[in-house]
Formats: sequence, structure tokens, C-alpha cells
Amino acid sequence: MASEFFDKVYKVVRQIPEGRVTTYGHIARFLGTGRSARVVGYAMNASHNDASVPAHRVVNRKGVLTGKHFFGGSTLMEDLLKSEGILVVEDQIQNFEQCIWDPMEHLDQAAYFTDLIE
DNA sequence: CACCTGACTGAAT
DNA sequence: AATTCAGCCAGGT
Repeated sequence: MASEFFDKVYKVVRQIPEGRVTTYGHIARFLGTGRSARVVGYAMNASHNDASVPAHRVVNRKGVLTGKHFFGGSTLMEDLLKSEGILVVEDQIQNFEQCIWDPMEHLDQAAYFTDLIE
């Protein structure tokens, strides 16, 4: 069962468009927790049960595919990103700054919070 | 019920 | 400049 926090994370991650990525920190900040980026990553781990969450588009702040090992231990995550036009070399996203998709600039925080308060 | 761990990050030393 | 520490939250042991 995903807690409220997890739900927020999933919802945001689902909004990430193809060819774009974001970081745990960005999501955490968007949710207002700021320093709970860890929990975001933890949520991703739990999200494996939910295929609608494109966890492969979420990387750490350096653009490194830290969670690729959790994608079946293969290059699946890397391959998925490449399929979306993202350059990945040795688990690191190239042109990372170009691919970054900051939820703060594309989503409305208030909308998310109110939606989850119900 | 208390302690440990984890796909992170930024500040401090 | 590099390494360590602490903070955050949930879930497992």
C-alpha cells in the first residue's frame, strides 16, 4: 500500500514526459518535503508494483542511473531512456541539464496537495 | 516496540 | 576539493 507520500511521488513521476527526466530531489522539493529525497527513491522501489510509474525517468541529481540495478539488473532502464531520445553512457545521462524536467516549472503544487487531501 | 536500511541531498568538516 | 554527517519517511527485521 502506498502512503500519501508515495501517491504524490507516483503522480508526479507519471507526469514526466518522454525524453525528459527528473531527480529525486526535485520531486521531493516539489512535494514540499525538500530533504526527503530518500523517501522518493524508496517510493520508486515500491512503485515496481505499478507499471504506470516511469521510474526509469527518475535519476539522482548527477543524472546517474542509480536505480538501474533495480530494473532487473540489466540495461533495461538505460535502454528505455535511449528509446526516448536520452543519451546514456555508463549509467550517466548525457546532456542531463537538457533532459531535466522540473515539476516545479510544469506542475501546480496546490493542485496536487488539494487533490490528495480529499 | 526499537533499530536498521535505503533508487538522495546539501551542509559541514 | 573530498569525505563525513545529519535529516528526511516508510517499511522490514
